[in-house]
Amino acid sequence: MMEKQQRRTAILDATITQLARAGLDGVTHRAVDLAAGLPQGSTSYYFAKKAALLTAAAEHLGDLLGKDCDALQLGFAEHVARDGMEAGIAFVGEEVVSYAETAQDLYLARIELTLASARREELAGVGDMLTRAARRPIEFFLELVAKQSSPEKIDTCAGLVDGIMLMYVTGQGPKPTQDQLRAVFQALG
Amino acid sequence: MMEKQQRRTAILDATITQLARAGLDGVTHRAVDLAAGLPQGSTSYYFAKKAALLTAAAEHLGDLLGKDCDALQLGFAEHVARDGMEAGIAFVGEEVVSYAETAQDLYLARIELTLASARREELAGVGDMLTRAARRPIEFFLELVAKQSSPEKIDTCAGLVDGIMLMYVTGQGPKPTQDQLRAVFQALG
DNA sequence: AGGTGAACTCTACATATGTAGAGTTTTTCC
DNA sequence: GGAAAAACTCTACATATGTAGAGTTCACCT
Repeated sequence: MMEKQQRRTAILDATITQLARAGLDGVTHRAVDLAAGLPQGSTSYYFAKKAALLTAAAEHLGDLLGKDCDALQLGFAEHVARDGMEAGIAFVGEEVVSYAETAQDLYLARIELTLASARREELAGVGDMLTRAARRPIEFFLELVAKQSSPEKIDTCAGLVDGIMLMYVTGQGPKPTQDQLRAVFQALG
Repeated sequence: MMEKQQRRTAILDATITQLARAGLDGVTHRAVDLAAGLPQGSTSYYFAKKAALLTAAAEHLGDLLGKDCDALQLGFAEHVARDGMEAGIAFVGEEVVSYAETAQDLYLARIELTLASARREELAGVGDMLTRAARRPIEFFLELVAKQSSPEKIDTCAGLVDGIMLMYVTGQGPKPTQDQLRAVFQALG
């Protein structure tokens, strides 16, 4: 039964990478089977309907993003406890930009799912959930860096990060830099 | 032969709305025929390969964006000539945010095509072209509003607009406002 | 050991899609 | 008016996909 969870997770991981690498229309039951290295039929067995697969993948993606954010906040707290506030903020700044490189697939999958959610009502809610998950680290970093904030400023900063990331992961723009984010968040927050 | 161009254009328009409303996998030859109100087979006749259809649609989209930008700059020049620089800038500001509402389909189609371009090498180049087209009005507005600019600032502002638009067209964020854009562009430019 | 039920894999099939090409209509030119 | 060419529409078909369900293996209990 632990086995079962592992298999399910393997399928959802494969779904996310498939979403990132081949887009929504690259996600077929068979393609996910293949990407996960599981026998044909496995994905269909766990998720008979495609909408169920995508919904579960979105939830899994939300979990991943949430866990990464938890880890970030934990790391921040540790650095603050050990070396003070400045060190904590520096740590977060470094993590945030290095995460941009690490998490390209997660980001692409989020876009695909958000777009899909806006169009197919079987996926309603998925977009909101992913948006919330993706915003958490932004808000956290903003609080650290900005003098004072507001809902409008948060919208702006979240939009900024999404746009930069979108251009970056599609090869249309440079990787976000810590200077860039810090400057903007300070100017706006 | 004027006919022929019209038909071609109708197909590409339909392809763009189909891209926006149903995503890349909603674009099939038959679906485009239907959306354009043309007999089945028309799209296949004009664009036998799907890659050709998408490439042509991207070029068409680039033209549309370019023409809209030309019109914006023309309107700006007229307003300046008539009522002075301030009036021109005000005009551009209003146009830019009203365009966000008008051009949701164009924006969504651009995202879909940019994502597709990053994955399928038959579509290489398409992403770059669309990025350039979409950046023109941003750079123009930035020049008007900012004290001084730089390539990095342009990246940032372009990213900001893309992110805000992405969230907006997917129902995940508010419509961009003139205040927001102006404030950011001034703070950064 | 053997049976029982769950977990899994494989096969089948209706539908949809890309694409080719045959057939038809319309236009053009004499 | 009529032949030749171009423009268009329709049909066909191989492939891929979602999905159902039959068949198989496996783990566990007695």
